[in-house]
Amino acid sequence: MKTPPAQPRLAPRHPRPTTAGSSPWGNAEDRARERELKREAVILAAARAFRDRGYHNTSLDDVAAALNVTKPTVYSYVRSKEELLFECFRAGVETIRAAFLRAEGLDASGRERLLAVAHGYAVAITSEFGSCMVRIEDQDLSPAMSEKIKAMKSEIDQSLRRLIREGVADGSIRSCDVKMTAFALAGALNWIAHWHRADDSLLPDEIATRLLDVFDLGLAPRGV
Amino acid sequence: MKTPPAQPRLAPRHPRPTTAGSSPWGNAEDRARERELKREAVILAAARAFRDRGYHNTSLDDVAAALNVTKPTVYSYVRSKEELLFECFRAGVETIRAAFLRAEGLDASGRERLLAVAHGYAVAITSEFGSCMVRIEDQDLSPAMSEKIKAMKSEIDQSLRRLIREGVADGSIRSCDVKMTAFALAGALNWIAHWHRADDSLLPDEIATRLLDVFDLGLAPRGV
DNA sequence: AGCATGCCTTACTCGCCAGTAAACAACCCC
DNA sequence: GGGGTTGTTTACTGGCGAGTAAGGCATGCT
Repeated sequence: MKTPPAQPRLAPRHPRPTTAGSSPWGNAEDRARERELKREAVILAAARAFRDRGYHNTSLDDVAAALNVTKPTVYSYVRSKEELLFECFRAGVETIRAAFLRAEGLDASGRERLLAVAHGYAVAITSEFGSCMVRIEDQDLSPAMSEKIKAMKSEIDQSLRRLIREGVADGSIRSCDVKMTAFALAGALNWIAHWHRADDSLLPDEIATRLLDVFDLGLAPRGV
Repeated sequence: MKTPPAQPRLAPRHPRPTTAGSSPWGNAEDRARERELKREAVILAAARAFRDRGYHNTSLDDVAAALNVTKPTVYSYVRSKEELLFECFRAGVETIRAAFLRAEGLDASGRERLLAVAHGYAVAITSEFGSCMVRIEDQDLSPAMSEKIKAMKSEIDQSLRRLIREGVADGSIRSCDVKMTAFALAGALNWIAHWHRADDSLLPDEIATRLLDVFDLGLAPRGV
């Protein structure tokens, strides 16, 4: 069975540019933006495929097919399959980093900030990029990429630990083994990627709240 | 670089049988046991390789090389790479099931039994089979195997939930969302496989205790 | 001795898939 | 309407690795 030759494309070949003028740079700009949009679409399609079928069970032909294009087209937006995986990872980390930035600006106790971060973290994991990111094993990447990824993971881990320490310092978190507590929290959060389905009956927000309930009470000082 | 031809084998070709007699069945028996031992060695070597390098990055040539044999030898003990993966999974589940059986016989509150199970679970995850088991994605298996594995995972999940419900019923666990709490606990435990190294400074027992500390307090009724 | 039986080896096949070469089509400006 | 540019296609290559065929070598039985 062959692919029918006239299928809808990723986007119409050269859609009407948004800046209606016919100025030369206008078009160059538009093309650059267009290209960037397509690149993002490729990365998103890859993330979905990696999440659904796993990195190794996904060929770039699959990714291309999901976008109604062919493999060499995909290669015109990314250098390699590995780069594609890395971009998925980066996008996932970005959403989590955003959760940290949001919560760290809060004027609240360490525990409250920690739980706010965890909440955003949980929601991020339910997204395409989040769940794809969690599944990535650094053994699948070249040493160079592997180092980069480990560094990013470590950054998140350290931020979690810092928040816990701050909570202990301000008395909003009882004294505990900081490292192990961070691992427990990260594990509970990351694991969401392994059971959550897009058609889950609970909204990401509700999931986060109920999941974090144990931690809320488990971290609070006694008698609070 | 070629493998030197005269390397030590998985075991000496035909080591002195344990039952010293020369009776005909004695030898047949010994051979069967020998074969079983070798099969287990193959599975263990595979588990280590899968854990260290990942399923897809491990060829059966690698597994064979780790045992100083060649690939067809491996194939004389297992039918396929998939079967090998499945056996690793089964071995992992077995150790966890054992933890359940041990704890369910205990004469203690629901919370205490839950934490005893979780403790055994955590220790199991630090073993070769445990960590290998956690990393297995069912997308890597044929539909038939995938179903079996999902069933076993589900059995563990249901047992956890049952223990939590029993704890709530006997008052040793505060009321909570049972499903989400089970997921949080399982996540924290399974995630151990992603950060634990064999040369960790903490013993598995200590890891379990410190990791479960949050859950201990987070599950207890208020004011206890 | 000589046949049978397991076990393990060397030496393949065959399919899949990452990555590439080269042609082809649309658009743009002159 | 030709020449450059950009985006996409068809049609390949090359390697890796799962799985197999067939032979060899030790042991053990008669």
